[in-house]
Amino acid sequence: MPALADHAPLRSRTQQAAATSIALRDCGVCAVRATSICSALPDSEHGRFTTLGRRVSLRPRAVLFSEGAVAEAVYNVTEGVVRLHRLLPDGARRVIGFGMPGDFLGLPTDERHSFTADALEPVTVCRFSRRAFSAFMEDRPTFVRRVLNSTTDTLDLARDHMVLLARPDARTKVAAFLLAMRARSARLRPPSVTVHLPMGRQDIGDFLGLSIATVSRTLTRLARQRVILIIPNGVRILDLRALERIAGA
Amino acid sequence: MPALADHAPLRSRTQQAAATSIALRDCGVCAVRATSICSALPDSEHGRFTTLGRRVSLRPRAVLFSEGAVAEAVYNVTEGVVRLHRLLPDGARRVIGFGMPGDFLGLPTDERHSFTADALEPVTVCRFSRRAFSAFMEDRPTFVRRVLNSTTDTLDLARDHMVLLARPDARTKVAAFLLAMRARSARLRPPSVTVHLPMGRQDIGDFLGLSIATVSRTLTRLARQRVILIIPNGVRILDLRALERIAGA
DNA sequence: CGTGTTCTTGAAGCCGTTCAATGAAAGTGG
DNA sequence: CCACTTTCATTGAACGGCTTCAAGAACACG
Repeated sequence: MPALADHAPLRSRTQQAAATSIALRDCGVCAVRATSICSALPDSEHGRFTTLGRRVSLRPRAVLFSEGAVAEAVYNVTEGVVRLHRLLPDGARRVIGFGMPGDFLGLPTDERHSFTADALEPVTVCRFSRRAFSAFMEDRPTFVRRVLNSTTDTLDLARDHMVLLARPDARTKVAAFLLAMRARSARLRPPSVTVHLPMGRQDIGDFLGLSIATVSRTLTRLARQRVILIIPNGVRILDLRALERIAGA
Repeated sequence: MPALADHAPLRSRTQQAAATSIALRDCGVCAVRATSICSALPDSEHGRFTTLGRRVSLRPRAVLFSEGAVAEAVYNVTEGVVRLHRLLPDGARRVIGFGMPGDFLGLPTDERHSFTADALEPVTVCRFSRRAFSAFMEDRPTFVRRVLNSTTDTLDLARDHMVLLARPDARTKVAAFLLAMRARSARLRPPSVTVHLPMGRQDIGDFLGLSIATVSRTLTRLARQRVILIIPNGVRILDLRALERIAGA
C-alpha cells in the first residue's frame, strides 16, 4: 500500500502507530526493516518473500518514481527519508507526506502513481516488482490482511493530517508537525529531543499549507520562546510540554 | 476499510473513482448497493455474504457509531448521507468526510473507531458484524484484495482532500467541494447539474477548514456571478466550465 | 404562530501571504 | 583553497483575505 501520508499527533493514535511499527524485523538479504507486514509470514515464506526484493540506493534528489508514471514496483524504505508530492495544475507543489524507514510506497494505488517520490537525503529502498508482489499475495490471505491493515493505518494517519490542515493557525500546525516527525522517528530510534528534518522549509510549507515565510517565522518564534532550538537539518525540543500544548489546542 | 474521506476533484482520478463504483450491484436481501467489493464474489459466495448483513434504518441526527467506541461492526451505506467527524481536544469539530450510498464505513481501522458517524438525513445502512466480516475474509484472498483496493482508493481520495485543504483561497475549496459532491453522486444517478447537499454550512466549513461565514459568503458570491444557483439543500450548477476553472487553479 | 436554529450579511481586526531584500550556507570551478 | 555562484533561510513591510463578533433574516419545527 502507498504510504504514510504524514500525520498529526493531536491524538494518542500516533503513539499506537509507533507501537505497531516498533515490531520491525530485519528481512535479511535486503536488510528490509519491513513493518509488521513481514511478521505475518512463517519463516519459510519469509525467506521467499525476501528474495523477491532488490536493494536500491539513491542519492539526494534522485527520483524513485514519478506522478503519472506506470507503477511497476513497490518499495520499502530502509534508510533515509523520501519526499512524496504532487504537482498542481497551476504549477504549485503539495507535499503529501514523507516516507521513512519501514514505510511501504506505491503499492496498489492504481495503474499509475498518483504522486512523485524523491530522496531528500541518501536513501536506500528495497524494490519489489509489482507483479511479483501481487503474485506473492495470491493464496496468502494473512499476508494480504497485513497489507490491508497497514493501508488502513496509513489512511488514519492521512485523516489526522487532514484535521491538522484544517487548523487556521500556523503555530499549531508547525508544533504538531514537529511532534509528528519526532513520533515517526521514534519507531527506529528511542525517542529523542532532537528531531531530524531533512526537508527544506519550502517542503514543510507545502506539507502544512503554509508559505515558506510563515514556516520560518513560526520556527523562529518558537525558538525565541525557548520551546525549540534550531539546529542544522532539524530542531531540538527544549520544552516538550509547551510544544504539546501548542499543538493540542 | 473505513470510508471515503471525501475528496477534491482537481485531477481526473475523481472520474476514475466514479467509474469504479458505477459497477454497483444490488446485493439482494439487504438491498446492499455494494461497491465493486461484492462483484469479486462468485454468485454462490455472493448469496452467503449477503445473509451476513442486517438492514438498519436511521433517522436524521442518529449516531451510527462514535469516536472512541469499540468497533463492533462494518457498515455499508445504502441510502442517504452520513457525516464522519472528529471532536478536537479544544471542543472544535472537524468533518473528515461524508459517507454516501455504496461506501463502506468503519472497516478495519483499529479496535476503536477513530471518528463518529451520524446521519444527515434518513439513512439506511447494511450492518455486518465485524467478526462475521473478518471470518468471511478468511480464505477468500480475492475478496480481501477487493477490500484492499477499495481502501487504497479511499486513501487516494483522502490525499486529494489533503491537497485541497492546503489551498489558501476559499473559492477554490468551495468550488472543488461542489464538483466533488457532484462526482460522488454521479456514481448513483447520472451526472446532474443539481448537487444535493444534505449537510449544513457549518459542516462544509468544518470539512474545508473554513468558517461558516466564509462558506456562506463564497457560495453567495458564486451565485451572484451566475456560476451556481442556491436551492434548498443544495445548489444547481449554472456554469460548469467556470466552476471547474475556479476549482482547478 | 411563536421559538429555536440555521443562514446571511456587515464591520473590524488579525494573521498569513506576497513581494522583496539581506544574509547564510553549500556546492562549483578556477 | 579560495572566490564565485547558487540555493536556501531569515526578516521586513504592505496588502489582502479569512476570522471573529454580532445582528438581522429566513426557515423549520412543534
